[in-house]
Amino acid sequence: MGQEMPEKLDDVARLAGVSAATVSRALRGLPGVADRTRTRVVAAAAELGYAISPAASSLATGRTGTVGVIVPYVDRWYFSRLISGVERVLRDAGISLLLYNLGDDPGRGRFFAGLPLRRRVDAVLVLSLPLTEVERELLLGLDVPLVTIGTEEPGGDSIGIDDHGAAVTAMRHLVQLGHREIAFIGESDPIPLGFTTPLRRLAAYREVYHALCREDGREPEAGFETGGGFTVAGGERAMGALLGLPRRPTAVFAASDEMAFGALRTLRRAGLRVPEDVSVLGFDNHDLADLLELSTVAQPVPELGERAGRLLLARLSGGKIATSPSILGTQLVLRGSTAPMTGR
Amino acid sequence: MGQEMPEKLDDVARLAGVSAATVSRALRGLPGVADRTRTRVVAAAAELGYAISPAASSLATGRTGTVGVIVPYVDRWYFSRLISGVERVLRDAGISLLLYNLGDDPGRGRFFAGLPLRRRVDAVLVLSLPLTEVERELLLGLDVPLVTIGTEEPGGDSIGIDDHGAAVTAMRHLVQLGHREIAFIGESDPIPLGFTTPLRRLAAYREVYHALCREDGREPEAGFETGGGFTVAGGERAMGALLGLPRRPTAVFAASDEMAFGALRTLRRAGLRVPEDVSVLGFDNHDLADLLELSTVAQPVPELGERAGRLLLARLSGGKIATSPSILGTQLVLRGSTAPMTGR
DNA sequence: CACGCTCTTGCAAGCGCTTGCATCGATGAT
DNA sequence: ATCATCGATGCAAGCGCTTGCAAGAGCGTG
Repeated sequence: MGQEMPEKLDDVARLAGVSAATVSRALRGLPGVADRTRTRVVAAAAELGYAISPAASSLATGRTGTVGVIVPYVDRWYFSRLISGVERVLRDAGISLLLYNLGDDPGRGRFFAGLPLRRRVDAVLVLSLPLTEVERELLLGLDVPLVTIGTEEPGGDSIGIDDHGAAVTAMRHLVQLGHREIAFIGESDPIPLGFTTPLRRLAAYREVYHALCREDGREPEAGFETGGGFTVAGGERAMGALLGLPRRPTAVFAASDEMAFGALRTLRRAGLRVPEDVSVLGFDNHDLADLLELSTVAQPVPELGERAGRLLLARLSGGKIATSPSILGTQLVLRGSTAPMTGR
Repeated sequence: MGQEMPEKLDDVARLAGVSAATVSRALRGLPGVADRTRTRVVAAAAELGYAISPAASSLATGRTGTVGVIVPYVDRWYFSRLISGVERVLRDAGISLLLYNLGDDPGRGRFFAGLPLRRRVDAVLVLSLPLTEVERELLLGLDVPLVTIGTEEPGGDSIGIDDHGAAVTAMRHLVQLGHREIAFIGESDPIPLGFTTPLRRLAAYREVYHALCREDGREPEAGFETGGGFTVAGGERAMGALLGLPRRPTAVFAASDEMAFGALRTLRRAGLRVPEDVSVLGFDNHDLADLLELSTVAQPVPELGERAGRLLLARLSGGKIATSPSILGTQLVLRGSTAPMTGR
């Protein structure tokens, strides 16, 4: 009871009456082991409750059976879902997941300086975290496969959605409802290097909105592009700013549901009705979007994670298949927060 | 540029003109190294960009610099916050976090059978995951410190809140508002072994509600105890069931905000106003509780995580200080979802 | 019956770091 | 000047597993 030393390969070997080398091969399913022998070894291992020492194995092979996952936030809906998806496929494949939560943490510098993943992981997955040039180089210097979700890093595979297309579809929806004064809540400046997602959604917004203005022969309202930092509080503030504008939007497109939630709240507090007075459209299809009747662009978050996980596995098994960036589909989900423009 | 072999201890030793042993000691800040030598070694290491091989170090010392964190869900608010808190303090301490997301996953059995953390971690943290007897034994068999949040496992340290006290406070609030027909939304049966949290909140509910009934000289309504599985959808259903009761509650206490959200939604759909027709009280102080004007019991989730992280660190540095379970405080946060009973 | 194959198995040299013990000066005491 | 001491270093034996290579066994063939 208690301090019993864990069994080692040799113990199994002795019990099975073979050499350690054979045990190693037998247990890993390598060829070149007679069936009878393998059976005996497996039985012996089971009897002793033998479990390999990852450290020793890793030292000998150079592989760790672990991948590092770097995220900006674990506690935001989008990321936690992503992680959940990734984790599932990795665990199924018997590989462990080392989590690093960077965010706007001051520890980020220290992380990249120390690079605790070095020699600790067989691959790295970066979730929608914009990397600086240096950071990317450091990661690539790890000399293991790199895959990213939501950002495209030269040197790594990436998975994502068609942000631009989805955002255009969203905007078109508002336009079809008759809205022409459409505002946008996205990332606050400065947009971190490489953070393509907010940029693309913004570009799409601008494209559609500016076209609208051109048709109507008027100038786009610059104040319509606001930043909400992808948080509820940020969305709240952004909406506040929009309400302060001389020219008020009749519809708002938020680049994330969380920001849309914030906007809803500001609107409610201001005594404005949604969607009668202003339509609000989000992006994500957050769990609570349904609850709040928020129309939004649904993106298949868990699938993104699973897909990334599978890609990772493929890379681990040496697959050097140059995959072009994987793009998953999105879908406009209409609920109660968007409605046709009412006569002013 | 590419395939350069990572440097090893020997390389540093050569550059610094000392032995590998000295480098090892110098770099780890062990005593018995002359200051001048240490400086030289550190410089050499820096120049070569040397980074220790965790595998080798781990093989030699038996320590891994990693802790395993086991959670039932990563993508639920409470857990993601917890993880975030834990991760921060661990990363600050330079130790890595191996994440295992079990949930009601069928892979759970496989996880405990294979026990991928074995020999991979220096400690294990279990987040509000009720363990079966066997599972707990397996974890304890890992022979590393075990700490838990939200559940008390014999053999491990635990951190949590006073669920019973907090729930009683919540219930009292409803009572003070004049409510006497109070329903509860909690865990659905069967409550997993060891999952004390829902049990305690239920017990508190029952205690207060039954006392009320006794005062009024009537039987408690058994149908008032519903299960919502701690999800929005579950809460929705539970509220639906409550509305179907002949005797309808005037207030509902949900053991989690997510379930309360679901309840809100069912109420809204049923055309009932909150809080005029029914008061709703949650538990957690979810990020969106504010947005939804939900009165709730706030628990310091990130602090719980940080606290657990620190406890873990203490245990890792050999601290055998028998800490009694750490209990953090909670606070009733009143918003718009609870109001005095209106005449029926 | 000898020879050459193929299939199993074992040997032993690592993988890169840690650590108990021995060594070697330098320093202080006698 | 001599010897005990103590701090700074180096030696070398692991830690537990993997793997190239060699050796042995069993077989079919000429």
